[in-house]
Amino acid sequence: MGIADDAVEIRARGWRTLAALHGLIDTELERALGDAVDLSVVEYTVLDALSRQDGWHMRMQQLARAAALSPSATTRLVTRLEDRGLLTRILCADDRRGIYTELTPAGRALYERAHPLHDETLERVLAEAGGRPELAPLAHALHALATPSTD
Amino acid sequence: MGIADDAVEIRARGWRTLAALHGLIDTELERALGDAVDLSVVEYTVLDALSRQDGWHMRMQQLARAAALSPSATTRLVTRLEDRGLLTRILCADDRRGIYTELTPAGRALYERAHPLHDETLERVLAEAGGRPELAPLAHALHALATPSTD
DNA sequence: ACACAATCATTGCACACGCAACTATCCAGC
DNA sequence: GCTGGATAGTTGCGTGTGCAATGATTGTGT
Repeated sequence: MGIADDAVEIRARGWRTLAALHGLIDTELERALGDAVDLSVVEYTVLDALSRQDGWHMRMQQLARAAALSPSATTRLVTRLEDRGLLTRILCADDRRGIYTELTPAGRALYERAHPLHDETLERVLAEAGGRPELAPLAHALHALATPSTD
Repeated sequence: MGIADDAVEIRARGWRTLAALHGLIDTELERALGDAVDLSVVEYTVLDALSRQDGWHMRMQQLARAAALSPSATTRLVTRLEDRGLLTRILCADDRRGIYTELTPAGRALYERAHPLHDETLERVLAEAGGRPELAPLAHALHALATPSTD
C-alpha cells in the first residue's frame, strides 16, 4: 500500500476510463456515420486523413498507421472504398511496390457531408460524457490537450 | 475561422489522440496478455471486473457494460471463459431470467498471474507514449485524472 | 386468472479484423 | 549482371463482433 502501488492503481483506473470513453465515442460515431452515410469510423478516418492531405497521395502504410490497422485490414478497407468509387489506387512510378491512394470527387463529396455530422456527434457525446462522473475528468482534459495557438 | 471552429478542431484532434493512444495500449496489452496467459484484453477486463467484486456475482449486463460489449458478444465471451474453467454461470433464484457469473479458483489464479503483467505493460506503454509528442499530453493527463487522495 | 408488454440471455448470420504465408519489387554485395 | 535480403502490398484462414430475431421469464392491467 505504498506510493508505487498508488501509481499502478491510478494508471489502471486511467486506462479503464480511457477505454470506456473511447468505446462510448466510437459506438456513437459508428451509429451516426453508419445511419447517415453508411460509413464506419475507420472508413471515415481514412477519408479524413486523405482529405487532410488536400488532394495529395498517401501510401498504404501511412493509411494503416493513421487508422491503427494491420496491413491486411488496410488492403481490404481501401478495396471497399475503391469499390464504392470513393478513392482510387495509383501505382507510383518511382517505387512500383508502393501504392498511393487518392480521394475521388465522390469521396470528397461524401466526406464533406460526413464531416459536420462527425463533429456534431463528437460534441454531443463529449458533453454527455461530461455528465458522467467517471468520464468527466478525461472528457474535460481533452479540451486542454494540445492548443498550439494559446501558448 | 472563428472560436467555434477552433473548438471543433480541438475536439477532433483530441479524439484522434485518444483513439491513437487507445489503439497503442490495446495492441500492446493484447500481445502481452496473449503471449503470457492466452487472454485477450476484453477477457482480462472481465476477469478484472469480477475479481474487483471479490467473490461476488455479476449479471451478464453488468459484464457487458464493464467490457463495453454487446449482449451477444458477452454471452460468447462468458462461454469461452466458462469452457476454460475460469468462471461459472450461476442461475439466480429470485429472477430466473438473470444469470450470475463468478470466478473459479482457477480463474482467480490466472488473474493473479495476469494482473502484474498487465500493470507492467501499461506502465511501459504509457512511458513510451510519453516520448511521442502527439501522445505525450494525453499520456501525462491520465496520471492526474481522478486522484481522490491528493486534493 | 389471463393476456400483453418488457426484460434477460442466447443463437443465426454476415462482416471486419489479425496472423501467417505469398508475390512483386527494390537495393546491396560481389 | 546476378544473387540474397529487405520492404510493400495482397490473399487464405480462423476468430470475435454487432444486429436482428428468438426463447424464456417477469411484471402489469383488467
